[in-house]
Amino acid sequence: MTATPSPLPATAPLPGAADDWLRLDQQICFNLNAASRAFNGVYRVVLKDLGLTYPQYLVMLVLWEHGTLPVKRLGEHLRLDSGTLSPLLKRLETAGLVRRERSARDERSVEVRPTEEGAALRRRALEVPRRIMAATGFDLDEIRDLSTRLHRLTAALDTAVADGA
Amino acid sequence: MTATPSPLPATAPLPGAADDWLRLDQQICFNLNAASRAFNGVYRVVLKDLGLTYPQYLVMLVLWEHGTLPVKRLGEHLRLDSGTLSPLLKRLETAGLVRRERSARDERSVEVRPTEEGAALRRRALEVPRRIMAATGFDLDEIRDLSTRLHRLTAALDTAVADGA
DNA sequence: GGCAATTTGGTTGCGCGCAATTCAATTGCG
DNA sequence: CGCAATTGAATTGCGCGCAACCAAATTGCC
Repeated sequence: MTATPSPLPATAPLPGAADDWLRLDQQICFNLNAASRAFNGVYRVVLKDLGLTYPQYLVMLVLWEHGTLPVKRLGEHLRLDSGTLSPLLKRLETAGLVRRERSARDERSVEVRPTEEGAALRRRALEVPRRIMAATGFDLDEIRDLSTRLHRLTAALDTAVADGA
Repeated sequence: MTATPSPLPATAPLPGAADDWLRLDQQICFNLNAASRAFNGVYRVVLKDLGLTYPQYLVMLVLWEHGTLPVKRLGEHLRLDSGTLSPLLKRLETAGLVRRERSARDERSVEVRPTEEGAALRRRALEVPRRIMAATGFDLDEIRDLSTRLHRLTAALDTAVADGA
């Protein structure tokens, strides 16, 4: 059984005060969550040819842009920690797209670099953004605006968590 | 090791044409993904007292609003399938918040209803939305606007996937 | 009635995402 | 120098999210 493409509308009949809060609350984050998963679904289709998952694609994007990076830096770019990255990078290495080696200068650090094959994959990835954009049906300005708001939102939320609530 | 609260800025030095696309692409969905995870982090903190994860909270929201629902309907509201809901509901049942029983009219269907304890939890959940809103630092209108856009986005993406790309 | 197609949930398998723990290397402080 | 504190990765454990597959009940068509 698969998820229904169009969920029931999030609106409900009774506008009781407390109920309103609980429903609005649902819309705030639920819609964000749903959009994120919907994006994931599109990427799943588009990235299938490349043999990448969406998080793996993000890692390759960063590596294509920066060349070689220690796991730590990669995690800072992607907002991910080693608990997520270590197994993911191991899979990318098994797939032959990436190499990992301990830094000579600092034996704690592990440098991640794209292989020849990984670097070559970049060419085929160039068409991905256009296909994703097409799937959204949004124009560039709207996407940019949304992006900016979401970035602000993430920053605010991270700050709130760091401050303990 | 935990994720760094403030990731490096997603901007990069060289504005080459193709690179631009790949970086913008990253911003579109990456920011959405990051915001979704950041929200999850805030909910994790706020919901700890209630003993709920965020997806479990969403299920309880729907049940509080609608009373009793078959798994199918629950999935339509939440955009989730049985592969996700079955184990989740089993955990909620183990926690004593929910009961599941086969429908008498249609033996295929499983009706999910909140228990006394599950219904009682609603009172304690009433303060959650306010705390989340506070963490975002956004005002109601902005949240509503964002919600609407994201809803449109989700619909467009789901349609695109259904149409095979 | 009888049989195929559909519907509904459940199960399995895999890949994140993240907290918590562990371990080695490095840094810093006396 | 010597030792505690810090840092960087890896590992473990658990809960989604989803595809793929399965079983049972129901519906529909003849």
